[in-house]
Amino acid sequence: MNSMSEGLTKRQQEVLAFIAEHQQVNEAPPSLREVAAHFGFRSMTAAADHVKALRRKGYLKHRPHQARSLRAVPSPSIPYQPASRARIVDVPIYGCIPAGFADERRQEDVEGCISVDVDTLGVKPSPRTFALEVRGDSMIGRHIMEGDYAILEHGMDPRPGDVVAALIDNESTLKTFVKQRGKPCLKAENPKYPNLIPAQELVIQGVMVALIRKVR
Amino acid sequence: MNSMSEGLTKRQQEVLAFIAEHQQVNEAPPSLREVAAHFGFRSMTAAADHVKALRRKGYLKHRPHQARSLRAVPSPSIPYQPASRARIVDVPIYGCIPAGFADERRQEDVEGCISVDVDTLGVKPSPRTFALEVRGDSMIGRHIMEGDYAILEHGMDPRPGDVVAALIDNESTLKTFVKQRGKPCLKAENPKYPNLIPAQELVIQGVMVALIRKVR
DNA sequence: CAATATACTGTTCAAATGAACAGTATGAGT
DNA sequence: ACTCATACTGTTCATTTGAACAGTATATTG
Repeated sequence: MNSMSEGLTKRQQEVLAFIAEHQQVNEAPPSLREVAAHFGFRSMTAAADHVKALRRKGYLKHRPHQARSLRAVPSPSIPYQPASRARIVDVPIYGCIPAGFADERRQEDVEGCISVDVDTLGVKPSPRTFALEVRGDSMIGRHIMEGDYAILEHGMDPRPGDVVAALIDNESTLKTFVKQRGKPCLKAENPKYPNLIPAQELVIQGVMVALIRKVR
Repeated sequence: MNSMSEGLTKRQQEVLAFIAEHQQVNEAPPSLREVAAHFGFRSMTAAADHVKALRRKGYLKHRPHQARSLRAVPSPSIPYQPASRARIVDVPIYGCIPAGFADERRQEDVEGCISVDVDTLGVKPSPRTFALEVRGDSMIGRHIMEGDYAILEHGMDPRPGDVVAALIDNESTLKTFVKQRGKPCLKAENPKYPNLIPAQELVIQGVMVALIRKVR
């Protein structure tokens, strides 16, 4: 009977996309008349019918008799859909991370927050995730620029080639983790900084899992 | 005169908190009657008056004559402010964007979604925002690597130096937008690709506003 | 004291809005 | 041929809802 129980027609996709988009752009879902107006329907029943079909198929929810209560149900096929809140973590941006990391994360050091989607970045949400604003060009060889935000995970085991944050001269600095003759070392990715530092002397604060760059 | 121009009375704080909370819990702001009912007001004018005061003081916004359009304005001074409503949008990732961009966004071309926090990236959520997975190393001079996700805004006016996506050989490609003797041109940021293409022959599909890189 | 902001009651109006009813037309499936 | 989902037009109804008007009472301030 329900040959289309899962699939959506092109028109239904359009309507669903408009509703989800409207919700994002206008910060409120559209009324049925607004849906009709957007598509040029001269009857709001047309919009109501589509909404009804989308509800039946599970793509929309609403509260009966309540204005602007349409809600797109989470589904990977809908762009502009508000991501479910569980997936989003607010990652604190530290200017510099003092030695005793996990024990004593002081709010004074937090310079702001970055919200990231853990699915997008492929990280598991954890309180050990943090961000660092990149200073200097010591990692330019890995195409990490000044002003970039590095998302790091504390407590991960670094593998050779990973970018890590280490506390050097009381500043958190990004380096590449390498093994030199079996010994773990840190090196900068810029010929200007040829130093190779034995890692065991340092505290590795986190392994970079993602990078975010704002442009313009 | 306006001795309270910034501060809120206890009652106003309560009302504001209820509205912000209702927005979170019920996924929609309350109507004036719901506000009145919650506080036991026998008249909705009481609720309307409070909302009016909160609007005047800049803590609330609304769209006149629109149902459930109350919005708490982000403000650090509000003790309540649950999760400060970071605005996350799912941006579609296009493998390649065919010529008629805005007209025909086909779902078939969407390869997935990236969730970004618009506040973090400093972009406004718009249906014209999209993401592109970077292919090749033609923009390595700008430290954009293969596999990076470029977040682009369609319809922006590119300024010289901006990274833009253009449709070349039926593929969306990133280039730097420059002006050569007054003429807009596109150039790759890699000595291997010395081409300089006059921009007027091409469709510029978007201006890069942010970059996301997954590591590991 | 007068003016003003707060904090309400009680009522009314009109616009915004969801929902329903009665149709028309098309195409797919049985 | 018959049913059913889709995709609409056109209309009407009832509710929801924002907004306004007319009051009352208290506290604050110049």
